Amino acid sequence: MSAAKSGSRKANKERTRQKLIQATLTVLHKQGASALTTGRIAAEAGVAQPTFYVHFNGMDDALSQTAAQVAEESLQNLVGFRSAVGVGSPIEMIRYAFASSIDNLMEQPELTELYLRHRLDVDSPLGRGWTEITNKARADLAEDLKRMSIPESTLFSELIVAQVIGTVEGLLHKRIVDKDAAVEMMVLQTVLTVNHYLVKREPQSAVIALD
Amino acid sequence: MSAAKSGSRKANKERTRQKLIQATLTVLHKQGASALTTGRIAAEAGVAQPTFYVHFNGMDDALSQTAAQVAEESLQNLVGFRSAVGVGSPIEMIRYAFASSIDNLMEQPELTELYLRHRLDVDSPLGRGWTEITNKARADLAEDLKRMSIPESTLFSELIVAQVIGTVEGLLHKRIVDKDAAVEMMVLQTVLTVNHYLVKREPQSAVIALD
DNA sequence: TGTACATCAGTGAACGCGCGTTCACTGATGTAC
DNA sequence: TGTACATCAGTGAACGCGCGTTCACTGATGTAC
Repeated sequence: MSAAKSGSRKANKERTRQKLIQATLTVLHKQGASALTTGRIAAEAGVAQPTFYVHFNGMDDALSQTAAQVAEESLQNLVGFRSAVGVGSPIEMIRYAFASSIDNLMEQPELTELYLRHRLDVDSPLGRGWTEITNKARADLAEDLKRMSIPESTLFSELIVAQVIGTVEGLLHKRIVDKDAAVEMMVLQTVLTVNHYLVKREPQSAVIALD
Repeated sequence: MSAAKSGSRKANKERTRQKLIQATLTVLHKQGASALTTGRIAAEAGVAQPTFYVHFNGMDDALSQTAAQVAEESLQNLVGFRSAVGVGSPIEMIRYAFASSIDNLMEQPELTELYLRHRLDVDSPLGRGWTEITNKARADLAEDLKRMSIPESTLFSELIVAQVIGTVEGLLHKRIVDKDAAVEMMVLQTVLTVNHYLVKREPQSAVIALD
């Protein structure tokens, strides 16, 4: 047994793999995509460079495993609206959906910054993973809206996701300082527009109460 | 005089420089950021690889010059709302602002795709240029909104720019098919919310007519 | 428990490739007279 | 206009560096008896 912390061989290997995956995200965040090399990842993880190849078949494999990890642990509900079901009145539910999505994203600012920067990287497995996560969030949201009988649900989900992502970008880059005001404006835009569509379609329909 | 098209030495040099700048964008679009090398840019431009160094001091310089070119010729009004001033009634003006911004961006889909993908690349001069363009568009829009006595102008400009960018992304990626419906929803969201804020602040205030 | 052997995560060294960068050279363009 | 010289955009060849990838080896962990 070595002087360092020990464990089963399997557990030790998994620990090193985790260090490499975290190091991948760290290097990406601190030094940028063009500095992402096997050597720098290994150095950041505190292991020798060839160790990279003990765990991955190459950069693409490493990025795939990083994407899988991120999808599983960190970002699965990051742009999600599902948790808002049954929160209270319709408007409280909508407000909660926006606020919790933004709070989730703001909880891990470095990871979210990476997400914003690379979510359209069609050439990297990490980017493709993030594209998938975003598409799933949009699809889930559209389905939820449809279930709530909200018209134009697909289009709404596009604009809502765009606003949430844009607000998070604004908050991270300090252009937006008042998070609550931003959430309130998004809620208002959504509710007022939904009501407008509902009334237009069926003048007597029940609209979403504003308070 | 050579058999090929000629001109003054200066003009020929500028023509080659333009070919290299366009080639930079083409390689970036067709092969991705990780494939962006001096050799590939030169090959795409149809010149020998060392010719790259006749025009640029290195990749960063090439990307700076590309960014300057893009800022000057292609994207300066791409996310702009200025052209809508004096179009007609307030709602027509707002509709025109959204529609023309989106149309401008959709006119050059490859360039816009690059913009979407790299506008947050803080490590590349091209990304920094695009960040600057976007910031300027947001600032200009906020100023315009303020001049129109619209409350919360800064926050509005954030959400409007986010929606325009998100809509263009949706259109380019074929998730949104009905451009007019998207514009109409953005217009509605904006007008209804502005009116709500105006009435809330001063119940007797004149709101923006919907038709 | 103890001993002998097997496994394997991690490593140092080596190698080849692609890339950035430099340089002497070429031939067309520009200029002086 | 014509001739001799100067300039300079573009090039082929060469070089060094950093990176990815491989491999034989080490020493700790695991296992059989």
